[in-house]
Amino acid sequence: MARPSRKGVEPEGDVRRKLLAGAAGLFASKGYAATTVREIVERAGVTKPVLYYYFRSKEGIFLELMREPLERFAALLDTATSEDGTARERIARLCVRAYEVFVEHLELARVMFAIYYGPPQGAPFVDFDASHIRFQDAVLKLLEEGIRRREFRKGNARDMMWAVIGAVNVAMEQELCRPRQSIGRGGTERMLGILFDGIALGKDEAKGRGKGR
Amino acid sequence: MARPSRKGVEPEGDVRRKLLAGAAGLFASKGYAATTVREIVERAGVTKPVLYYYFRSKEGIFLELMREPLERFAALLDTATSEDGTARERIARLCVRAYEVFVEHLELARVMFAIYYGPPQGAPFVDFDASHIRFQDAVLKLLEEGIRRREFRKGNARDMMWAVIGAVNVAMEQELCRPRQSIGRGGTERMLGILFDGIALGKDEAKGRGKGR
DNA sequence: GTCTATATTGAGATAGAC
DNA sequence: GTCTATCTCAATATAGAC
Repeated sequence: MARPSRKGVEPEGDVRRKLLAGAAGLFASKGYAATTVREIVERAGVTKPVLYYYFRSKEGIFLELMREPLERFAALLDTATSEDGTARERIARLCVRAYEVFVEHLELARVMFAIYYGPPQGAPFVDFDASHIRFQDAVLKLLEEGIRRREFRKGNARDMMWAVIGAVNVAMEQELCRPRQSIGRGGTERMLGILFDGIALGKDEAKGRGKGR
Repeated sequence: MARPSRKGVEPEGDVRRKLLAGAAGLFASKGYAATTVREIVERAGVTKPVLYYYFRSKEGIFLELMREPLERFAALLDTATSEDGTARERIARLCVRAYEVFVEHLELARVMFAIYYGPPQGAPFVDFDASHIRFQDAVLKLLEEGIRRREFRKGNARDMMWAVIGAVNVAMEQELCRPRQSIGRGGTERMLGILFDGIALGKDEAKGRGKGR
């Protein structure tokens, strides 16, 4: 006879993971407020009390979802400052890694973007701003070092930082809106190359210098 | 005696405008799904049937809100191609105008960004993608013209376009997230200057050329 | 841990008087 | 055009059996 108090014979923690995965997909495709607990549990093949058992509330499962990607991003920034190479290389490396973490967590990234740039949708507070500012600071530091090392011209490092952040963001946003025409890792690197080298043709350089571009 | 069937003595169309303004603020601060009809009508100082009388539904008032900004943006793009100046000037002019239209409609812009980059939140479909692609095309055309005119180096015009769009977007996004530290019109222009000129210090130009920066 | 059944609240929308 | 009163439905969350 089958054991009585087991039904789905789920491996350990599998229900929990299914709930998280389903919630991520739903939050990403409909938004936090428009997603109902009923949909989440249906997608996981369980009933409502199971969700409340594992996560206490709809807010609870949301917060649990945000945790891991934010931790990975923070870890990324921690390593960014302690590496070698030219400023160009280090900036490109940091940006490409941020882009890749983003792509790996595309669904949750969509939820985060929507809440960070847009209205919170009734979702519980998460300090996305802190992460973003840490990212900005990391890029700014690398740019300032590049200027000190005479790898970059003197100039407003903040403006440079915004242009760099803009390049990374646009690659991420394209991934969200038109993944079939993704800018990709390569495109991100080429954009950064443009920032470093410029696109203007100086009067004195009509023929030469067409190096990386 | 006072006229019987008038209460608030509202000027013509004032109730309608109040409903639109209130809805814009609420959609921007809470999101479409998380905003209730009750809140909208309370903010306008009327009751629910009034909203349904003017806009037929919650979706109706949303669509009405989206209309004007999208039309203004479309008009902007129409004029962008038929102007004179260098490619640099024309690109900067287009981008700065787009940025300014964005800032003028900051609340609605927030709602649009959230829905375009994120989940639709249960809001009715609006083709934001079409507008964005028209913007990309306008920038791309101007860049290609700049290359033909030897104002810019030969190179991948699409990559340049993304970098330009990224600069505009990051200015807009900063306006959404930290308006007190806005990049502003000036910052947007300086970012574009960086794209045009680059930030790298070539081996041959250690002393000269520090022009616009 | 997972279920059925239900409490409770508030949503979007409308009828019908004025 | 604007109100009061109400319909209908679905939401989050929980009680209590197994």
